[in-house]
Amino acid sequence: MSANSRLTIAIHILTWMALVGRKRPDPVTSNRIALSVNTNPVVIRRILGRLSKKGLVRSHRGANAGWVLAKPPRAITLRDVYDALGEGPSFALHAATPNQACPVGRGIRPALTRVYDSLDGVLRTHLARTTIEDVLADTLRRPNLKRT
Amino acid sequence: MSANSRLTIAIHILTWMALVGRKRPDPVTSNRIALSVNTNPVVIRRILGRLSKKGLVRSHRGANAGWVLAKPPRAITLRDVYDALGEGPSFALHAATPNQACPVGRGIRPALTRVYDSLDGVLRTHLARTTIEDVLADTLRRPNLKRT
DNA sequence: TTTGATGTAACTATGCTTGTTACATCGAAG
DNA sequence: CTTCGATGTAACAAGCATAGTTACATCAAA
Repeated sequence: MSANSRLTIAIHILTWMALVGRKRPDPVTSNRIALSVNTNPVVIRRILGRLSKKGLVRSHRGANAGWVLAKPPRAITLRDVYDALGEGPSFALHAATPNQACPVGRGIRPALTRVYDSLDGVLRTHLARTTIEDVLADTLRRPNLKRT
Repeated sequence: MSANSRLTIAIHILTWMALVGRKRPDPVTSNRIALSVNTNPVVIRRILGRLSKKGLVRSHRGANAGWVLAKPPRAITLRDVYDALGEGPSFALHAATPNQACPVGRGIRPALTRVYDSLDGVLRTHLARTTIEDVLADTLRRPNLKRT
């Protein structure tokens, strides 16, 4: 395990907002969200800021400030969330430039870039098939079940 | 950029071994490989150790020691390499356990685990379609071409 | 004008990654 | 059976990313 948890936090935030939004359409504060995620409100706001730039949520200021979903949960796919975070690819190229005097050292980076770009495409296509509404439904599915 | 480069290094190693193995089937040392990758031989040996445990390469000791591919390059897929490295999933769950008193906090982890496991499956299926031989061919494809 | 939350900068603790040194172990060659 | 070069692994350091935290300027509705 080494990857970051920003996608997880982002999906958690949106899923929570989708659930709360079912009852009341009022803005929710980063503080309340942080209570569910169990982290600092600033961490929540940092991620909401990115989601906001991509039009997935909107922020309100002044009295009764907070955040609201900019679209219905069924119109937000995990690919939208992934793209909004703007993370790089899952696999890094060499830390140091490989030996350019070697045919493999010279050609491997373009070749691997193609492989990794293709992977990212597959990943995003797959993520596009699940919406926040789907995640919410799956999240609520087993509230009281215990596995033996 | 935050991910590690171990998959890149591993593919580089195997691709280089495939190229060298075309001429001579002799074992190659981690030192020579490190010259192409441009890193320390210990980094190479660490990764070769993992590949060895999964039967992708074999090591020889004593005089004329070194490493050889255990299979022809066309029989080694990138999925084999990925699995041999035994890396965790690309996306981490929450650093801190979410609030279990909240329905979303309680159910989100299993839901996301399913999403991430499914993603990993798609990823590995896609990786299985490319072999070391493919990567080598693509690596050697454009030896002298310059892009404008 | 007051008030409460946003939005962001700055700093810290922690952990992962990569590079490096060191060294015990091995096994074929001579 | 000794030599010799490479494996295999432990241990440590530097650099970097992540997540958490404090602080504070900014904003807008009441």
